[in-house]
Amino acid sequence: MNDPTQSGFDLQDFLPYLLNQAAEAASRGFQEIYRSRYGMTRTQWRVMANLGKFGAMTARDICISSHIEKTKVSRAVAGLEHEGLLARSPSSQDRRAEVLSLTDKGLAVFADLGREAINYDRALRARLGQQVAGNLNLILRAVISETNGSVGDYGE
Amino acid sequence: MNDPTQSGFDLQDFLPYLLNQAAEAASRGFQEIYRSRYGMTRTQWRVMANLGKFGAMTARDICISSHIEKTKVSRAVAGLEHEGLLARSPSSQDRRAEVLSLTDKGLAVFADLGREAINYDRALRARLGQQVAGNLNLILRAVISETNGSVGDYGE
DNA sequence: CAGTTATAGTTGCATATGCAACCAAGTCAA
DNA sequence: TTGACTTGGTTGCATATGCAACTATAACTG
Repeated sequence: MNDPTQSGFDLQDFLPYLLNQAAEAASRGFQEIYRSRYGMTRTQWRVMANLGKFGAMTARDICISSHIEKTKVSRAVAGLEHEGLLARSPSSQDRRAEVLSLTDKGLAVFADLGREAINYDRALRARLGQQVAGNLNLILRAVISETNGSVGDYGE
Repeated sequence: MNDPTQSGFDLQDFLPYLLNQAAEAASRGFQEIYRSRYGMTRTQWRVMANLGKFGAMTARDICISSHIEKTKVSRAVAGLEHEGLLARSPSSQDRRAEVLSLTDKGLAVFADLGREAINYDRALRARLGQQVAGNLNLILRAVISETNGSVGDYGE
């Protein structure tokens, strides 16, 4: 490795950089699926995944559980609603909040993508090998919790 | 964990998602540094890091070594040039190409940020612990190479 | 209760990005 | 040499995002 400036810094060993590259690489293939198949955005997919997993919940709940910024959620919800994949209903507890839930159509899409996601994840982990893949969740959670300075209103 | 749809899919265990969260979290703090201090964008920082590490090189070289898409590099270069951090000179081998290099000002900025980056990385790894941090580079490289379908013109 | 402050969610604006289309120079083969 | 094809790099356009500002409701304090 060259190092004309003698800085001792190497981007290729910089953890934030490596993580970003790995995340990009790992996401690319699956993104292709929800994008080409349903024209969905990453945030939309994540919002769906939350609703599919947890059932009805408010936008705020999604923000907290997934560390997605609230404007992102707001727009993703609008898009999903527009596509008829999600419905809003007023919250009985709080008139500011809206309870979100997947429509039948949304549930069908989630069933399809959830299945694909499981396969995708399985295949990826298989290629990485048991040993590595097994520790990865723990490690990444550690990275996340070690560095999450909790910016913004809630999470993100 | 709830699972009303019985899909068996959990976003919190989905590798692409975890990687993205970890990358986001790990990048946030350092981004704050080059952003507030020099008004630089992530891509600009990476382009600088390449030039700082390898010395003069063409945009194409940067694309290949860092898997950054060429339009991104093009615009980052334009911005850095505008700030006087980088200079272009025609390539003697290929009149299409331009050799990029950091100016004195650019070198100074790189020296500063490189130092910060090393500290940042060290601190982060320290918090993760030797054991984990030691394997992380290898693991992430594995993820990257296992999934990099090499899209686009070169890399990315 | 009135007044302040916090919170759920949306929107405007400025910016970063992806992709396709483009220009100009290089390559290759007949 | 000419013509087809590739490649270094830039640009236009559409979209996704971050941040600050905003609306409406809720919660808290005296």
